[in-house]
Amino acid sequence: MNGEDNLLKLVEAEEPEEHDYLLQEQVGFILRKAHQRHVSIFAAHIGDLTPPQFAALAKLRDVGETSQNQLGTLIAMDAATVKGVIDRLKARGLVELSRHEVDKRRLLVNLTAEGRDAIERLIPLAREITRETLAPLSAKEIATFTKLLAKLA
Amino acid sequence: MNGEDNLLKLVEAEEPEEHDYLLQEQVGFILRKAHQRHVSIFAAHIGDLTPPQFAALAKLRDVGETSQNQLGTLIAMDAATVKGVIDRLKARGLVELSRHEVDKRRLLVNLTAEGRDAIERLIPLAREITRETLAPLSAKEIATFTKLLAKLA
DNA sequence: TTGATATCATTTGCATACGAATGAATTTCC
DNA sequence: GGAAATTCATTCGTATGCAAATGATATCAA
Repeated sequence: MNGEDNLLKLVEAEEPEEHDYLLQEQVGFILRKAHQRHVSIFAAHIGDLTPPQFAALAKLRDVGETSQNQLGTLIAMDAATVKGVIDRLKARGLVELSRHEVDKRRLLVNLTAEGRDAIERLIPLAREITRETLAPLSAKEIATFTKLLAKLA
Repeated sequence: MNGEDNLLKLVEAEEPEEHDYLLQEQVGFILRKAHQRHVSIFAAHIGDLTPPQFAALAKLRDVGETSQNQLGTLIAMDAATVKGVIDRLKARGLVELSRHEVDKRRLLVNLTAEGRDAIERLIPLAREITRETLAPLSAKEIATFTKLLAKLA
């Protein structure tokens, strides 16, 4: 009997059914790791802005002035989270806030000139971040993966 | 030709379509949303434990007693993060801590009886969480997606 | 019109997540 | 043997992320 047989016997003897939950195969666990890796790649390219901060600027570039809550909806952040992100962008002079004339509940957010410059300058880096994040996959795999991931999100 | 010209040429040559950067198509943004959705599904099934806490218990069940740092490596958490997770599990009586006899730097972590009961009880729910997270995909798509996601993580 | 509801924003509390600095113990290597 | 480097853990600071409670304003409906 060789080493492989011994290993097989050990594994078989362990637990017939109970041990077949493998954390490292669960989609949630892998999703968390993939996200961590992406954030790490992001930080390596854009050190002075976080992905959520970048998302806020990029979306403001797309849609122009919006309310804080609406912006949160567009970038998948709840009201409490988006407030913190916008506060920090405002402190750095990248966005400016104003009250809606008619509906006085709404807090309007817009890019400053500096914020617009920043996001235009960062977008090429963001393209590279996407490229590097997907680098382990072939072009065909990227297409497949992106489609399926979008279905899950 | 000077350096500035080179830089300009590179930037111009890079991507013809500089304007259509769509945040909602970037893998990092979708990854973040997919992760959010998973965490939400998790919370709906297991309300009194977070995914990282569950991961710690599940991994301790697999490997038995380990050092805090080693456990962190196994579940992809840095030292600072794993400390918080373990502290909270300890406060709830699900894990117990002890000092390594020989290497006095190491803090050993192990399941308590209560912790073992908890993780055994939760694993069926975790299977359901995985199933529900992947529900938008067909069986074939699940196989493809999991394989590609693992490559990215 | 006014009372009930809904929406927008803020605040608080808790839980990751990670970089950086620190201290304690161990290992490496000359 | 002993200095230097490494490893393990802790602490601090900053930044998401979300639930729940609150306040202000707006809308709906009786």
